Amino acid sequence: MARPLTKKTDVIDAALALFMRKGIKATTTRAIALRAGISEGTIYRHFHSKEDLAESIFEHNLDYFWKYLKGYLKNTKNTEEMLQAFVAGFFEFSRREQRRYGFIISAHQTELKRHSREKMKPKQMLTKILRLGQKEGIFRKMDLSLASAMVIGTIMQTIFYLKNGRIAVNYDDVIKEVTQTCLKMVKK
Amino acid sequence: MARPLTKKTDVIDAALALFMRKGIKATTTRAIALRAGISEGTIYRHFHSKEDLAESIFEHNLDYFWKYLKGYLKNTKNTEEMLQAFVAGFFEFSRREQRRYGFIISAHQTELKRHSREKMKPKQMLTKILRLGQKEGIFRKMDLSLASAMVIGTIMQTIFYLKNGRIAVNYDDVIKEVTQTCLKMVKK
Amino acid sequence: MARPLTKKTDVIDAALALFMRKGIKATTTRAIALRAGISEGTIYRHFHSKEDLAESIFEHNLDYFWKYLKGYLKNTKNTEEMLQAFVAGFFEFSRREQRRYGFIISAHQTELKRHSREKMKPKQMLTKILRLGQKEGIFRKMDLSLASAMVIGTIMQTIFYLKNGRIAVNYDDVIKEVTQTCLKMVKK
Amino acid sequence: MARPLTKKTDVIDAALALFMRKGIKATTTRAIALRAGISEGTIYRHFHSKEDLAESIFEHNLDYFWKYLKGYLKNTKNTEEMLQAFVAGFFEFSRREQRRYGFIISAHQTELKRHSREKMKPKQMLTKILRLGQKEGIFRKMDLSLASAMVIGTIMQTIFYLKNGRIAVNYDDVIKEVTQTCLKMVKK
DNA sequence: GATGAATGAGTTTTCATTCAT
DNA sequence: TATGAATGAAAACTCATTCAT
Repeated sequence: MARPLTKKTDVIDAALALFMRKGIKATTTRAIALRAGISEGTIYRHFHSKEDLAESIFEHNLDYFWKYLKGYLKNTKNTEEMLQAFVAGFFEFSRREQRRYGFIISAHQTELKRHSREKMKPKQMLTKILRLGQKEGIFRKMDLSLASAMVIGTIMQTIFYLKNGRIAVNYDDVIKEVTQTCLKMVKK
Repeated sequence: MARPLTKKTDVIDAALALFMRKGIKATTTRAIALRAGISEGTIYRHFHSKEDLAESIFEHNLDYFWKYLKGYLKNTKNTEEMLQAFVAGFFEFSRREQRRYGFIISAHQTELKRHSREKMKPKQMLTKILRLGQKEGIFRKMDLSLASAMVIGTIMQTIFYLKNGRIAVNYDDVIKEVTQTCLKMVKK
Repeated sequence: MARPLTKKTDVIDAALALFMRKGIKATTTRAIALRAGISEGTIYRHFHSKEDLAESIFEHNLDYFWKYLKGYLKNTKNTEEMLQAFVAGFFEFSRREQRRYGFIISAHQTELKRHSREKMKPKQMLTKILRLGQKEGIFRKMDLSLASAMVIGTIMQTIFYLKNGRIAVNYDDVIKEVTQTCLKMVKK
Repeated sequence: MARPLTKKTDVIDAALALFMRKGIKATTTRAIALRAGISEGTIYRHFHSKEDLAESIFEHNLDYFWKYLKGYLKNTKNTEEMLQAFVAGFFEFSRREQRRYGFIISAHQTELKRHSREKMKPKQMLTKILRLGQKEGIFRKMDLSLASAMVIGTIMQTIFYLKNGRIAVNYDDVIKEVTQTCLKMVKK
């Protein structure tokens, strides 16, 4: 990738780091400019407003996350493996891309305008997997959105506590355990 | 309880409602005063700062939540029933005390200073239940904090989607389903 | 003196201490009440306003200072001794009544309304002494207010530096030295 | 010097005028902005806080004062002349740069944080002169800081009364008289 | 006399956004 | 494109004073 001609990426990188750590509201444009090594005015050359910047970053990262998960699912042979890969991918992403993950979660839960939240792509992906499993008869019948919510909740909360150092288990064991639990939740 | 002599409760009530709806950062002292029907200065007679007010409200509500759950567990006869009651209590609280619940969750996840977040009493309650079940041999052996995280996550995420209208299932059925799922997660 | 029935003296004592340390403007009624162990409202039972309190304290202390100096001059036998006693009294007062002295000086120089500052009684006392000395022919002819200003300035500035620990001489030596110097300034 | 690109000097000029007239505490940022013809926010682009602004102005003016005095001492031929020039310079500065002088004095005496008050350059200059005179044997032996304090006090107090219209002598005569008196104070 | 909660006008400070360069 | 000083509206917070108890 060639050296970008504009400073747009600098803005995005800096904003992501700060949004994630302190939230959107609590992050000032001044802080973003400072961290990006640019001037405040430059932000407005690339984005209409701070809100716009945040939304843009959110969508970009959600997309990135989604592609990351897709990569994880590529080589799976059956639905159960898909679910396992989904869980593993979720955890891996949260670990490797801490800033992106942190931002997605916090923005999703409180800070963004409703319309941006609608398309929680990874959740849709999970829903598909579960639907497939139900069709195949290996997952038990239950409302798909409910099931997705429960699985995602299990994963996310675990990550949350893991991050806050409140779970004293080795990382790989945690993934294994959560994966098994999620399977138990949805299988017959 | 007699009519209070100060307007402290007015401040707290107004702040809770606003914090919950828009978050702490996005709620202004002006809005709080307006809603409470008092002057801004009055807020500062009772609390050092907005942050102080938020923390105070958080702790009070967490405590309230905890007592609410304790009430639910009172008449349980065995560990399994305790877990069921815990789940049901969680859901009931989130429905009956929407504002309190919403505020607790959002404050816990992003807005409060670390030290206030540490003491998540309901989670400790769940941990106790799980430990008991493991001793009795009805729950399978697994790290307690991990198990708690997963169960709480399952519950909270479901509530989150339920609130956003993305789960098209009847409320009671959801509770039943989630309860069953949680049992599945931890039982042998 | 019997135990006073009101808390007026408590207010005065507390206010004096605070005014002197931080200035009138920077002292809040809240701080005064706190230090006096009374409520803010009580201040207004005894004084019209904070300004009124300050002025009242100023005048009271100035008077006190003046009487203190008069006591020092009582047993002097001639004009030169009077001047010596004046210098010594000034120093003694600043040492024994640090809070009173400090407040008088700072209020006099910046914080009070003009009209309160007019009557700088100790300076008038000095003027009298100098006039006497000139009549007797032992002090040289010079404008009286100018001479008073210089003598008072010499004394006050010395005290100021003494207080700030910037003069490394023994206290009694300082008084002796300043006394001599003041005599040199005005004598023929 | 070219027209400055920022309004920093406008802020400083306005603040100096107001600080001097009413003191730091009693001067509002609103008043500063109004007088400077800028918005309040602009003040904070250039200074961290009002206190910071005041300290900055204090140091700048003290430096200015010091350079002014140095200019006065340039063409002196001996120590006695130096002392005369010091006195004359002090008076001249207080008359020509009334605002600066007034601000330096009041800030020095009560309003600034201790650390800013420590470095009273002009007094150090005087101390040097006195030390020189003692070495040469024309000034009598006495503690240097004490001697400086007395001389500075004599000068400052005279200026203070002069300003308040309480000395009815012609300005030049006052300087002459004070100069002579100061010499008397320190000479053998 | 004494209280202290409440006031409200005022203070300092913040910050997203604009605009001349 | 990029800058960064300037803006101004709004934020958090302060405090002398009042008043019902």
